[in-house]
Amino acid sequence: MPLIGVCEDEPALRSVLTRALRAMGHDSVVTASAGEALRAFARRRPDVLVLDIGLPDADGRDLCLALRAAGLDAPVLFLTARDGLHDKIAGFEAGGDDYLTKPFEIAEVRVRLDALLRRTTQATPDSGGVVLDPARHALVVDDIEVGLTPTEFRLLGRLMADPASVVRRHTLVAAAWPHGAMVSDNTLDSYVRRIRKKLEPLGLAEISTVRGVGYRWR
Amino acid sequence: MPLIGVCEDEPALRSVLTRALRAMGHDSVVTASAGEALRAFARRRPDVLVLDIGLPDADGRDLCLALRAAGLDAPVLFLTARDGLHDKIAGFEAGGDDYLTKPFEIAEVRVRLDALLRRTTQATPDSGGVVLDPARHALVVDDIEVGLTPTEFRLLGRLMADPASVVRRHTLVAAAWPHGAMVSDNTLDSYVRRIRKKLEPLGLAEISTVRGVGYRWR
DNA sequence: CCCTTACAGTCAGGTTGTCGTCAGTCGACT
DNA sequence: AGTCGACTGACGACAACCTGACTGTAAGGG
Repeated sequence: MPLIGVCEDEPALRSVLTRALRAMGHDSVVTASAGEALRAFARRRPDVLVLDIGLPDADGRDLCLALRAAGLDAPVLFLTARDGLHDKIAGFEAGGDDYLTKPFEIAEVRVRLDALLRRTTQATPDSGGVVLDPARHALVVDDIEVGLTPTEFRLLGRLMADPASVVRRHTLVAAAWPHGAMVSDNTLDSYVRRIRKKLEPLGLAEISTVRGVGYRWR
Repeated sequence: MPLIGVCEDEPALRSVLTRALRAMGHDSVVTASAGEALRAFARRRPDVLVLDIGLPDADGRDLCLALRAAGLDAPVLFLTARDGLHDKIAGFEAGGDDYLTKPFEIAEVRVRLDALLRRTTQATPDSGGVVLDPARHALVVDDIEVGLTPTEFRLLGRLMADPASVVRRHTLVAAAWPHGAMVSDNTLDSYVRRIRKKLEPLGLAEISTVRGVGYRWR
C-alpha cells in the first residue's frame, strides 16, 4: 500500500532496492536521475523517498529541496558513499530524515524505512467523513469503525483509490486477488455485497454498479 | 520550546548531552535509569527521547516499549556501543526511530534530533491506569501488579505501543523474539493466550484478534 | 546431589471466521 | 418478451485461531 520513491543511478543497487521493496510488500517508483525523479514523483506522490546523493544530473540534496519546494513532504532517506560528518550534516540540513552510508545491509534499509513509514502513515488522523485505515484494517466513519477481512480490505482499497471513477471488474479482481488466483466471476459480486452490507447500517450506499463495466466509489 | 527526554547511565556522556541540548536551545529531562525515566517522562512529556540501550535496571528497548505502552508517542533515538546489524534491527523493531552507535559526534546527534523534531506531532491519548513497568517487568493496573515473563513483556509492549491499531503477526514475532529466532507459528498464539489469561482476573480483555492479520490492543 | 519452580517452545485436537462457489431470483436493456 | 448481467442467501471446505497439556532447559533451594 505505501509507495516508496527511489532515485539511484547505479543499476545494480537500483535493482537490489527494487526487489527488496517488493519483498517488503511496498509499491515503488524507481528512477535513475533527478530530472526523472521530479517528474515521476509529481505524478505518483510517494510516502517515503530513498535518494542517492551522487546523481548524474544533480546533487541528491538539491533534489530533496526541489521536491520539498514542489510540495512533497514525504520523509527522505539519503544513501551515499560519503561518510564525513559534514556530509551527514548537510544531508539533514537539506531536509533529510535519515542518512545511510555505503556499503550498507539491505536489512538496515528495510528497518529504517519502516521507522519512517510508521510516522507518516499514521499521520492521517482525520480527513473527516470516511477513511480506509490500514493501521486498523477497517473503514472509519466518524469514529465508528467497520472491521474488514483481508480480501474485503484489498477490494475496497482499490475501489476507493479512484473515487468517482469506474473501476473495471477485472481490475478489481486483480487487486483483491493477487498472485493471479483464479476466482469465479461471481465471487466479486459476493464480496461487493458483503461490503455493502457492512456499510448499510451506517447509512452508506457509496458503491454503485455500472452494468457491464464495473463498480465505482463516491 | 521542545522538550528532550534523555536516559543515559554513563555520567560523562550524560553531562555532554545535557550541555549540548542546552546549547541547541532545547529544554531537557535527564535521567540515569529506566525507573527514573518512566516517572519523569510521565510528568513532563518529552517531544523526543534519547535512550541508551545498556541501562543498569533494564534494557533500553524495553524502556521504549514501556513508554510507548504508557501512551508516549515521541520519536526515539537509541544510543549504544553495540553496532551489530541484529542489534540495530532489534532497536527499530522495538519502536525506535533512529539508532546511533558509540562513539559518535555530538554534532550528528544534534542534526538527527532536529530531523526527528521536525516531524513530531502532538496529541497523545493517555492509556488510563494501565502501565508497563520495565524495571519490574510487570503490568501495573491501579496498584495491582501482574508479573510478566521477558517474552510476554516484549510481546505486550509491542502491542500496547500502537494502541487501537492492528499489529501484524510477523511484526509481533520480530519484536518478541529478537535475534531472528525462528519460532513456530503457533507459539505466538500461545503467548497471546497466556497474557490474556493474566489480564482476565483484572477484568481486562483488551487484546482482540484480527483474523488473518494480527492482534490489537485497546 | 536431587527436587522444585519457572519459563520457553511445541503439539494435537477442537472451534470458528473467511473464502470461494452455487443455484435461484431480480432487473435492465434490447 | 427474452436475454444477460448483477443480486442474494446459503453452504462446504479450509485455514486461522484457541485451548490445555506436554517436554526440555536453566536457575535456585534444601
